Amino acid sequence: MTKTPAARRGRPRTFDRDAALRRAMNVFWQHGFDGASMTQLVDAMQINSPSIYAAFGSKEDLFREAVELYVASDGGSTMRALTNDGDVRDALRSMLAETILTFTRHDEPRGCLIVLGARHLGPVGDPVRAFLRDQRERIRILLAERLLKAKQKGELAPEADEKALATCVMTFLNGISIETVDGTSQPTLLAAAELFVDRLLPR
Amino acid sequence: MTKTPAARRGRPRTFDRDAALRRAMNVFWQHGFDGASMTQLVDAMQINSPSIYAAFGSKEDLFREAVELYVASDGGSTMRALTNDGDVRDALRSMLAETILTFTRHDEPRGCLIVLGARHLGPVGDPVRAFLRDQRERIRILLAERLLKAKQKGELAPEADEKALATCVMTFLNGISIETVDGTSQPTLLAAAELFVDRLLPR
DNA sequence: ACCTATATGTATCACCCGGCACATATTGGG
DNA sequence: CCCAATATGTGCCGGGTGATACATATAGGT
Repeated sequence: MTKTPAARRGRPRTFDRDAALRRAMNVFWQHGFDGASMTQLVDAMQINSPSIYAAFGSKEDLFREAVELYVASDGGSTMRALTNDGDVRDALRSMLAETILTFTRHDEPRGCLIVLGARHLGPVGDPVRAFLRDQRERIRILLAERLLKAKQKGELAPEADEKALATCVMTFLNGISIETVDGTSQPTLLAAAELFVDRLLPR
Repeated sequence: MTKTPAARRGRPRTFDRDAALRRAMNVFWQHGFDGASMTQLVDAMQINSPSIYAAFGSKEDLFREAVELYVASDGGSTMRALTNDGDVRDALRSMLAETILTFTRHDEPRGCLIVLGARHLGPVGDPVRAFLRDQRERIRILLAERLLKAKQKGELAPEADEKALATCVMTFLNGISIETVDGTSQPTLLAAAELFVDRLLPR
């Protein structure tokens, strides 16, 4: 069951699929799913639209792949910072710092593809909307688990409500996306994040 | 210079302009600026599109009026709660509570028209985008002023950094919009908000 | 009564959207 | 060499977008 090269027949593709996907990710990150037009994608990816459909399926499929790439690269640093086993405060601090750094690294795109990627959402059952909400839910669960573990290790007061704390941090996290889109400076946000953690989890 | 009724000539309009605007506000609140189509607006306002353009100018003008109405009604409760002169903690608590109540009052729309209304933004100089950011900036300024006043009254430690506190609260506030859109329950958010304020401003 | 001014409804504009049909080009397998 | 398979580029589809032209209806001013 190893992945054999499979001896592909037919004309080989003349563009770099990974590079094209990365360019698509940046377009989606900057404009959101609905805001990114096929014309913009065609321009950025430097492929004609039939090649996009042949290689990725549809605009929605392309978006899903772009989100996966985002989680595996830029966007994933938020969650990755959570998995370090040091003091919770350090973990949270580094998570927030990492998030802010990632979201303010370029002029555009800023903020979080996952948080902002489906705004002006379709119907309530919209698959893109549900998909992104699930992504966010994963982060919330990770967060709650991490806080529970900290409580069991005695890093938090035994009466601490890790569920409320998780929502609190989640909310702050979501708010950061809006802040960065608005252009709030990196130092300002870092100071606010430090303050937030210091107060929320007093030693 | 009083506002005379001005003896209008011509056929009088047969619909209630204020009621139509309110319906438009709800459409924008629910779908955002770009997400709200003229077809949806025509259906909700129960006017044909030429009447909309005659009465309001353009889709963008209509949106601006809708935001003004929003600030004067539903959305304004956030800012209004800030102006009470009691203890800061009470003020912040009531502001957050009021915000959450407003944003979760209906099944739809949820969240903040101002925070979410311009997602999948146009070019950087987009007037709609700038307009909404200015609205948010007004809230931030009000918040910083309120915190400074509290410090001067001795309600906060003299070394408190009201600018960082303001950003902190602003961020949390922005995050609430995303949370509510995601369907987080009202009690969960209220608990998180209470915790947030208790910790951020310890007595 | 007639003119002017405003409102309304129909029908439509030019444009852009996501997506695809089709012919052509380029590869490996036999 | 020819066939099957895949990739590419041109051109276009039906549908939805924001916005309007035009004819008609209804009011006040004189």
